[in-house]
Amino acid sequence: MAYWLMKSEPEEFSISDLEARPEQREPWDGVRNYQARNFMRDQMKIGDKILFYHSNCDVPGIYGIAEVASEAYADFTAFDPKDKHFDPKSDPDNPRWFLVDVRFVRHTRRPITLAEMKADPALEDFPLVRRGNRLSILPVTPAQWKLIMAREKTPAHG
DNA sequence: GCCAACGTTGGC
DNA sequence: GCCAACGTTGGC
Repeated sequence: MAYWLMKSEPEEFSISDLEARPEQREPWDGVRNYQARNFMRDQMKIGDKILFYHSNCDVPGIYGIAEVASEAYADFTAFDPKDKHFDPKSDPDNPRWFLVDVRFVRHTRRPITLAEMKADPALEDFPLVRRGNRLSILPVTPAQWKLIMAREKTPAHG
């Protein structure tokens, strides 16, 4: 089983929104970056665990845990001219963009903030904390997963 | 194939 | 709101 981090702007779609969905499950649509697409299409397996990261908000950080709930399939929002993620270069016979469904697992006990992850020397190789990183889906090593999960059990302060 | 222009991401 | 970093586009 592999581990991932997936970013979402909470005003668009938060961990609480995922929790509130029917069957607590949602297609992770709108990814328009090849590297992120390739992770979903080529590497994600049902049951893989996901750190649900809130970006572009007051306190960026990890707010929940989710899991991969489907194999990859074509991102249907690319086919709909009215959708904000419409891409005329993707067509149903030869889709350019793919997605997986994700399922809610739980909220974290507290947010694991970007600031505290940046301050942790053990996480210095975690791509999330590296400057200029914009990738919305990142692989997480088992060691990194463990460190972050351990962090959740200690009080926030740094 | 190069690279400048442009749009987007996302922390601050 | 600002702006650095980065990916994509398109002219040549």
